[in-house]
Amino acid sequence: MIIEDEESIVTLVKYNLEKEGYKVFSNSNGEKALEHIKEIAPDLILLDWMLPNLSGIEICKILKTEKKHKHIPIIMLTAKGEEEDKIRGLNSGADDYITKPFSHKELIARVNALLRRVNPSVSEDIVEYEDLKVDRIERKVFREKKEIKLGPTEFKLLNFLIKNPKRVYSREQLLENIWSDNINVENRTIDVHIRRLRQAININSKKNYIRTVRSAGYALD
Amino acid sequence: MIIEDEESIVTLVKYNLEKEGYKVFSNSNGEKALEHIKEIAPDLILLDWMLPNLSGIEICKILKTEKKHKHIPIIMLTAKGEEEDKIRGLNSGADDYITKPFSHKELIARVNALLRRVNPSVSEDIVEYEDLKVDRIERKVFREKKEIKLGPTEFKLLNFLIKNPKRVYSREQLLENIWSDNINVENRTIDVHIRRLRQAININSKKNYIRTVRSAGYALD
DNA sequence: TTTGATTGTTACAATTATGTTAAATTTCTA
DNA sequence: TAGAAATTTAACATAATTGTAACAATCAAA
Repeated sequence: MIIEDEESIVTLVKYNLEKEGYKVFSNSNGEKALEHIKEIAPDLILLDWMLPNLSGIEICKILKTEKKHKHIPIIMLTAKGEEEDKIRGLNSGADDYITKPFSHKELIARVNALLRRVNPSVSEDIVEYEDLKVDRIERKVFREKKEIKLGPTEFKLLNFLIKNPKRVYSREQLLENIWSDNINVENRTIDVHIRRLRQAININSKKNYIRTVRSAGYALD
Repeated sequence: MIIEDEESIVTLVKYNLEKEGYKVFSNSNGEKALEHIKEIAPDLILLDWMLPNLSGIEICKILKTEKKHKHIPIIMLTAKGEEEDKIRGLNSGADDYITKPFSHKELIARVNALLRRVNPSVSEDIVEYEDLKVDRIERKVFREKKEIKLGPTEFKLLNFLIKNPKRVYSREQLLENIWSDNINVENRTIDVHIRRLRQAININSKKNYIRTVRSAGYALD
């Protein structure tokens, strides 16, 4: 992952399932950045202290009060190197604090460290949940060590759900994360793919794994 | 949360359970604003000093004398910067006092600070009360570590009540917060859902948890 | 081009949830 | 304690949500 423009003031990093890599967005206006954050829910935010309209500290505080965004890791970037400033920054909810000037290498190292800590299974090549195994390198899925053939969409679905087992995702969230480009897809379509995935997983087995949460969505469970 | 129109004179901020975010309403007439406040019982009010029909100070005083609304935090916005005015404003019951011109970011910071103080558990993913546990991420409810199956409405009900244990909510408040869209629902319907929730919770257990307050409403207790 | 796999959509069936009613019960008050 | 008011409860019809199968369109590989 390369952060192209070191000058950009707010940088959002978001994993894209389809491309299987991180995408980077930049924004130099505090207020707009906050909107953008709420819109895309990035996996990580690099935040300058000084910003037009809304300071980094303020954005940080606002995000940390909101359930939907409080978990997003934030790295504060700033020229302020005073001990006191660091404490203020971290107290406002930032996960890390880097003072300028910093080396590009160090920044990337810290970004990767945070991403790994926050979402370990995103970056893992092989993820297992009970007797299910997803191998992202070989693009294969196993149940009880036997391979299961999945179509691309079913693979993405399972791959997504297994990142946070037990967590319930709404159909909207699944659309955003798995279809991303072409959002004009019916809700029912998701159900159909869930069904296909279930069918494929349940080879002469009892456990369903995919829980339907009525009026909410689906979860791997 | 973004307050779009800084010119609007009374701004009501209300948390919406279904959308899981704050909604903002505006009103430029004092009298109408008061009605609206009583109708929706917002979580926070931004109040201008000067208003047609009914001044901000008057609204503030009225609300603070009413049991049902006295807990709502109020921020007074005004051009009057005199020490004396500030004291008058705060004495009339306002929780905070901001003089124009003020920065948008300061306003947002203060709003969020108040909301956090007043409604701290809104944003928590997992809430517990005695041997009850509500997990909003997995959308599961537990009693004594055993899972309890709830329908969507029962889940919302419990989820709402557990945010402020022991606080009594009227049927009207429950309607507003849980049914929100379609308010044309009989009061008796709430009772029925309360019953279903009780039934689900009381798996071979003694404690009821849901207290009926005659001619007032229900509370988790 | 043909073949087969994959995809999104629709219609309908199955399931689950919801709101209403009315009767039974409890609680309050005179 | 009788009667009124409020709440609980069960039953039921209706509504909403989800599951399923069949189909047509698209795409990729042979």
